[in-house]
Amino acid sequence: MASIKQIAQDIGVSAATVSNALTGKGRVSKELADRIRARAEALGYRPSSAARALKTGQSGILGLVMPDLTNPLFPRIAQNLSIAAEARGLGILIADSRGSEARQTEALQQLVGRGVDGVVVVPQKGTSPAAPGLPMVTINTARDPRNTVSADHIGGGALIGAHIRELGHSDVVLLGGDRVSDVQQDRMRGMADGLGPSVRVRTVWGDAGLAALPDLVGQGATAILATSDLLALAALSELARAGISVPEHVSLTGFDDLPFATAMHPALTTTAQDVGAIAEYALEVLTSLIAGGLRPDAGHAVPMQLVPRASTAAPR
Amino acid sequence: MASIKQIAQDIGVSAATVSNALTGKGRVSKELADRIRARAEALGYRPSSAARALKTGQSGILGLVMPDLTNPLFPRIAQNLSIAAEARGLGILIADSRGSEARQTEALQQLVGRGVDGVVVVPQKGTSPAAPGLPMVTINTARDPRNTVSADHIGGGALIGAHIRELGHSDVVLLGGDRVSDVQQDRMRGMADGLGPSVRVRTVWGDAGLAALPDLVGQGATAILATSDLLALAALSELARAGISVPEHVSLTGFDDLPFATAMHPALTTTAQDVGAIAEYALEVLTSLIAGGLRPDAGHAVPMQLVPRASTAAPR
DNA sequence: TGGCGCTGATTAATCGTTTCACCAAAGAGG
DNA sequence: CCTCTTTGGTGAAACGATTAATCAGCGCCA
Repeated sequence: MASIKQIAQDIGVSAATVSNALTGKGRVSKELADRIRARAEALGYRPSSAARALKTGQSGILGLVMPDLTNPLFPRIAQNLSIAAEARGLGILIADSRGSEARQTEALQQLVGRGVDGVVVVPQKGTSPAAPGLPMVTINTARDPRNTVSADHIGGGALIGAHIRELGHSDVVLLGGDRVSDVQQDRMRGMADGLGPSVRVRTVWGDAGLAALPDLVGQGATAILATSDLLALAALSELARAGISVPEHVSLTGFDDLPFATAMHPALTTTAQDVGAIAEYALEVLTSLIAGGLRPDAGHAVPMQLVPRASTAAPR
Repeated sequence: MASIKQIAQDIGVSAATVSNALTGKGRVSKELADRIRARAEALGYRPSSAARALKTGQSGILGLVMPDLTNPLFPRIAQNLSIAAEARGLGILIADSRGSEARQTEALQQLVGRGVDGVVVVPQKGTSPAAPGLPMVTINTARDPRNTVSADHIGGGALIGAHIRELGHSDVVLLGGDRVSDVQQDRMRGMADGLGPSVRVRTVWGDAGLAALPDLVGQGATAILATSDLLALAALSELARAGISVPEHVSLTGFDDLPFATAMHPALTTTAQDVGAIAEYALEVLTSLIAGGLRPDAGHAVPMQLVPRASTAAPR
């Protein structure tokens, strides 16, 4: 309710002086500035973001496009982005792209219409959306040419792979959820790299892969490496149903260290991504882009961390 | 880039007419309106939300304050609110209150500063924040006097309780996570109601309660009713460690039907809340509040639904 | 003493849209 | 032929903040 004009009138100065005093830009005497600030405080003055946005052309708001908020990892990204944004005095407008690629571009358009200064996009599996003339960063994985920053999914896979190799496993199954996902592809590749050439590696996907697990164990596999914690949990259930116990008969790993990873029995060995660092870097690049900076030429990969728990052990 | 002025100049009319034509408010001839719309389309015109917000005093943006985005239920609320908001042409600005109550009021202030038209708040456990002179709805539970709409946690608990009673159980343990949570208190009360007076009910909380489960089963308990799926998963692990199997030795239930409920083994019996309906109602009230309507005097409860799966069975 | 430079503040324009008051032209009615 | 109403449109003032340009004093030095 209280405007800059109100304060100006109360103190008996011009609106410009109030603006200068409050933003510290023009030349205002120390005492007057103090009086103005005091009056502003007393009135509970909040600058109108609309007016400021109109005049300056900057809304101080970033858009965030997420593929599907029900995937438990994305909220963590959202939360960390929101923290990083707040530290810079920015707000975050969310738009859920709800599974469809069409909806994704629509969400982008809508954000543009709302006057956001830039957007952070976590693309739908297998897509690479573009915003026309709007500063934008992408969080995906190394495989995506438009990627700006992401966890080092390949490196994370390699950590898991090496961990399993060092435990002495030599016959391993890689379990993926969705072939279309670039992230999962990279995790797969990383795990294969980490396991090295001396290990027998078989790859299966989706529900069919899940169902095939008991057979594969019967054929000698001693470790199952899933591309996500949720998939690992499903695998654990499937194995339990078949009377196969973890980690006694077979080792099991996941990805992402979701909240339920410690609630499972056995607690799941997995890798954690530093979501905070990813969010921080994403906003770093985005703000520099908004300020007219150049896009860094290559995607930035934030290392993942191995979280060894009870679900992995040496093979019998 | 293209403004209303631009279009006006191109067509050779005044800015006011363009505004009228585009919003359909004033009196403009059909043909002229068409020409204006066509030109606007051609220029890719998007009204400046900042200018509109400044003039009308309405930003078309709602704020959303969430206690902790890492709780898997909240993202679902966020997603459904975002859907409901979009259907009304509104945007959603998120603010994470990150566990602390101080942060919660700060988040609220920040949203006010950004000029949101109203806020949806999911309060921190045990708190009831207020926004000064800002339309606001609260999603919590019946216990909260400020509650606007929520799942019927008591009714949901009653469903679970009745389900267990009908299976023939007569010695039941209720497992809660956090005493401070109004939601969990209501779920507890509902479950006790549903079980009825003829059933022996013992209540335990948190990690200590979790650790006590095997003993309680040893003392004759045949069912464990947790106030959340995550807690149920932890309980399952604890039981498995003690060699107690579900549902053979003891039945187990959760709350909320989170994604991993089906991935567990056995699949978890739980109750689902109709998050879509909650979000829809919340926005219904909020938009009416913004339009100057009156707050409904009582909180609205959306029924929960029982989702029977494999983790519950008749006692042996 | 007249001009220069500095400080501290003011004026006025501007961002893009909405909206109210007003007006010209044209047809209706007497 | 004169007034009254309707239609289709224009003008101009806001909304609240920012900012470049300007200006009034005042001290200082030559």
